[in-house]
Formats: sequence, structure tokens, C-alpha cells
Amino acid sequence: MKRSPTSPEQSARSETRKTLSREAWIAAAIAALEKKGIANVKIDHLSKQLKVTRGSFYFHFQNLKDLLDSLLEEWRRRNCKPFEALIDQEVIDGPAFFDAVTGVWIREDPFSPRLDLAIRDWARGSAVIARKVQAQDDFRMALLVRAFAAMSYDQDESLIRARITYFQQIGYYATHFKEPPADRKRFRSLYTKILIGSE
Amino acid sequence: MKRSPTSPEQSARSETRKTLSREAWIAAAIAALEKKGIANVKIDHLSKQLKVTRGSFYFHFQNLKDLLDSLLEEWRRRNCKPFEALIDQEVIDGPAFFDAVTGVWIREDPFSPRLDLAIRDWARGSAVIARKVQAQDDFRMALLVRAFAAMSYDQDESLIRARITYFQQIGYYATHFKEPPADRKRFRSLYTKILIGSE
DNA sequence: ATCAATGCATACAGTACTGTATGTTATTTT
DNA sequence: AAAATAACATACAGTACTGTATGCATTGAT
Repeated sequence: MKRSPTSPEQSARSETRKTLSREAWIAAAIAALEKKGIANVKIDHLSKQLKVTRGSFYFHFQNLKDLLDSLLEEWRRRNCKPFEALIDQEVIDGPAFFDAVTGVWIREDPFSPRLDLAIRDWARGSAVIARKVQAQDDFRMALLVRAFAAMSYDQDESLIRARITYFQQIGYYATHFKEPPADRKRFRSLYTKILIGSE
Repeated sequence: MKRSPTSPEQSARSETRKTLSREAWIAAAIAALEKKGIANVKIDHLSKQLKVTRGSFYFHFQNLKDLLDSLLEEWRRRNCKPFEALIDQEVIDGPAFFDAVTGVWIREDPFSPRLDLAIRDWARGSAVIARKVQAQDDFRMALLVRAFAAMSYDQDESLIRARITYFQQIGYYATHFKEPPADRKRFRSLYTKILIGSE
């Protein structure tokens, strides 16, 4: 019989020791996922990077799937929860709610664009993941629809403006587009003017 | 010494025979790439799917890299050339040029959204590929800038409208968004109205 | 009819990775 | 001090994949 993995308190205590925690493995795996994609999240690679043997891995995790499941949880925590936290707000000020939604992306904390992309790629090969990603896409877009509806756009235009805003954001990440912060600031009002509509 | 691979004429002739051509391998590989990603384009998989052994593969290709290079060429042929063909046109009618650019996406022939996505994912792990994809992104966006400039938008707004249009299109593919053709038709004018600007 | 090339099959060597079983050491717990 | 446990290391079995070397049947050219 296998021993159960490290409990939270033990992990906390282990910070004083110089041994690895389950969280350290997950952090390394997230980095690998963002950089190399799900197909290259390998126990071999991670253990070399962490300067331990695979024996350590199989102490903290049952198997590879156990780790991958944890990666999906990280995605939910960092990339889904921040949006879901907005659902309770009553939307009276449209532009403010728009800023609240897009702010999750702009802050990039805890939201990670690269993680979002990597999960999206993972979804290609897994129907289970694909369903979860699609549900999250729908959810985020629904938030934007509410924002535009509060700006008294009709139903159709609220929907399409929400889609354009959302797709535009995903595409921005997907292309790994980079621009100098100066430009980013300079163009910001122009972006919102076009997306929200001239005023 | 290895024999040189099949020449184009010989491949053409081989269609009358029931043997595989280099092109058949590439077609199968493209399908695998679109469906499973670059990490799952495996000689083993393809040969099983094509009902031959790997011996056949190594007749038509020097090695795996040889095949992967061909996949990139396919991407250029199907997804890059159609845009590059537009560069010679003089842009007098802005909206018409906008339609010409977006038409490449909408027709989806020979342009393949899934192929574009798969290559984009491949780029994550390969700096060489990443540079080519980024160059293509810049090129497509430059076309759109010309379209908006011809609508007499100033330089900044032409740039940002081009970005929004392009990112929106990439995001649309990245989310695998699907809607009934009826909706698509119904919303089409609304999309262009917002992207091009009200009139 | 022969001969070279085509198109594939078979067999083997080697790498990369997963998972399991078991051994080892340092640290707590009692 | 002895026992238990945490956190690894080591060794092995097995799978999946690449690449190479060679063999064999079919076809087209002479």
C-alpha cells in the first residue's frame, strides 16, 4: 500500500527543510506546460530540472495523470476563478464592468495568458478538457454581454461586441503579440473606443 | 547510398497504381497535425493509418524532419500565399480590400484555420517556426492596415482597427467557436459594421 | 527476357519515457 | 533508544518511437 501524499501542513513545514513539496513539482510543471506544451510535461524532464530522481515524483504523485489533474486545477484557480468572482456583481455601470472583466487579463495576476493558451492546446487532444475550456469561454463572453447590455446596446449588438472583444483578447495572446509599454498606453483609449463604440 | 525520393511526375503516375505517394503521406500528416498537434505526428501512427509499415515512410522521406519540413511548406502554400497574393493590388476601395483579406479566412479554401492553429502551437517549441509565424502575422496585419487607411482612417486608428480585426479572427479560430450558419449570416453585417466603423 | 528502379516489408539497435518494487537516510514521534 | 515515517535513490520491466540495414516483389525500360 502506498503512503498518502504530503498534507498541506507538512508541505509548509518542509519549507524549512530543503526537500521538495508537491507544490514545487506543480510549479515546475506549470512552467514546462506554458513553455513547451502538455506533450512535453515529462516526469523525466521535471526531475532533472529539480535535481532529484523520479523516485521523488512518485512519492508526491500517484502517476503522471495525477500531476496533470493538478495542472488543470491551477488553471481553474488562476484563470477561471477571477472571472467567476465577477458574476455576483450587479451591473449598473457598463463601462466599469467592461473594465472589471478586461482588467483580469490586463493585470495578468493571477491570470496567465500562456497557461490559458497551453490549456487550449491541451484541449485539442482531449474532449474532457475541450468541454471545460469551451464552458469557460462561454462564461467569459457572457460577462462581456452583460457589460454591453448595460451600455444599452440591443441584444444582438451586445452579443457581437462581446464576441469581438473576447476573440480579440484570445487572438492577442495566441499571436504572442508584444509592443512597447509606451505604445500600449498610447493606444489603450483607442482600443476601448472602438470596442465599446464611439462616444 | 539512399535512392532519391519520388519525383512529381512519378507521383502523378503512381496514382494509377495503388501505391502511396509522398503527397499521400503529407496529407495524412496534415490531418494528424490539425487533429492531434505536432507532438503526435508520428511515423508509427501514420503508417498504421495508411496500412503500410514504416519502411514505406523511409522510402519517401529521409527522416521525420523531412516530413515536418513539408508540413511547413503546406502551411505556406495554403495559409500564407493567399494573403501574399493580395500585396500587388492597388488599394483604392478600402471596404473591398477589407473583404478581399477577410475573404481568405471565410472561404477556408485553401486556407485552413486548424492548420494555422497547429502551426502556431508548433511555434511554441521552435524559435525558427515562431519567427515565420510572427512574420506572417505582421504581413496579414499590414494588409488590413492598408484597407483601413484607404477608408481614410488616420495612421493610429488604421493600425488598431487592423489589430482588432486580426486578433479577433485568430481568437475566433483559437476558441473553435461554432455557430449555426443562419446566425453567421445574420450577424455578418453587424461584425463588419463594428470592425470597419459605423456608417 | 533482363535489369534497374520503385515501393514496400522485416528485423534490429537504440533512445526516451512510464511505472513499480525495493533500498536508504534523515527526521520525528513515543 | 526504538519505531515510524518522510523524502528520496536505485534498479528493473515494459512500451513507444526513431532510424538503419537489408530483403523481396512488382513494374517500366531496353
